[in-house]
Amino acid sequence: MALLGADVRLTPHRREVFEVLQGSTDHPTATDIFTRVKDRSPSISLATVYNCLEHLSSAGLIKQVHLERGQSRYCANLHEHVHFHCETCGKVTDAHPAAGFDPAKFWNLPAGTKITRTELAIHGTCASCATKG
Amino acid sequence: MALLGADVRLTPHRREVFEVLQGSTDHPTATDIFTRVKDRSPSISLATVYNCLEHLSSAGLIKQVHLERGQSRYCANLHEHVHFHCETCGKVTDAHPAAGFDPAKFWNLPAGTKITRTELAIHGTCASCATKG
DNA sequence: TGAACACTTTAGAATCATTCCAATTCTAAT
DNA sequence: ATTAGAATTGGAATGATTCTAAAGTGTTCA
Ligand SMILES: [Mn+2]
Ligand SMILES: [Mn+2]
Ligand SMILES: [Zn+2]
Ligand SMILES: [Zn+2]
Repeated sequence: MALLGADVRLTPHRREVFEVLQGSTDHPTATDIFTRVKDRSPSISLATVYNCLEHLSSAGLIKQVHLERGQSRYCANLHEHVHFHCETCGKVTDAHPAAGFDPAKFWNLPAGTKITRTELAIHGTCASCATKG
Repeated sequence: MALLGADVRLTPHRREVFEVLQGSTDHPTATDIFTRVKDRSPSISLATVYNCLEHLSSAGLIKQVHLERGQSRYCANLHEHVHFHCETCGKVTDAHPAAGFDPAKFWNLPAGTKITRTELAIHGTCASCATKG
């Protein structure tokens, strides 16, 4: 079972990591996920959690999120969305695009949200690499 | 001298780090900057480079960029712009918004660029934090 | 002039997240 | 059952960054 990219064999550990992430809306880190999965599978190791996250994300079932230096976060929401990061409490939440789309209010953030900074990273292949490859 | 936020005393080292970064368009890492500054000031230490980068960015003179796991990168371009990251060669370049703004072509990327993924992070204060204080 | 204080710089140690490694266990097909 | 390939493990290794404690600089004012 895989949605995008290469297949992943859905072993019990991978399934549990995936399910824990699907059941989380807080963009947990690898160690967050480790402690949550450990409740169900006390024998799992942190190395396996990293390994599962790597396989799941290279299969396109989950995404890695890098908002700031430090631990990577993970997200199982595959719909088009952006991340709102509160610099006061550290919470990371999803924001989905609104219909209608005034660029100022393009992203559907809760009322009262204050935006201080947005960072958009565009990933792809640059023109010179595209012609070479 | 400071543009935003708190002041920084522009010591010789801080000035050199700042000037090296201003003269770079490749979003260098701390160690990149270290080796470039070392050409001019062979006695500077990596700790000082980190220290200068921290002061300069908390004064708003430069920005930290986190595109992927690993080393942070730095940028002295304070104009509104986004980062294009080539996943093949690793280069990071600035892209500035075009006038007129069809969202599909909102960012002025060189012809031939292939976009595979964009990540927008919105930073700020969430509604509950904003009301608390 | 020069003691006092605050800030900067330094080398090296410490920390933290992640990746690597080598050994073991599991799975799926013969 | 046998066996090859993949998954899992704990611990070691790595790499980036931060911390620490000591030494340097420089500004103020008795
Ligand atoms: Mn998300
Ligand atoms: Mn930039
Ligand atoms: Zn908040
Ligand atoms: Zn390229």
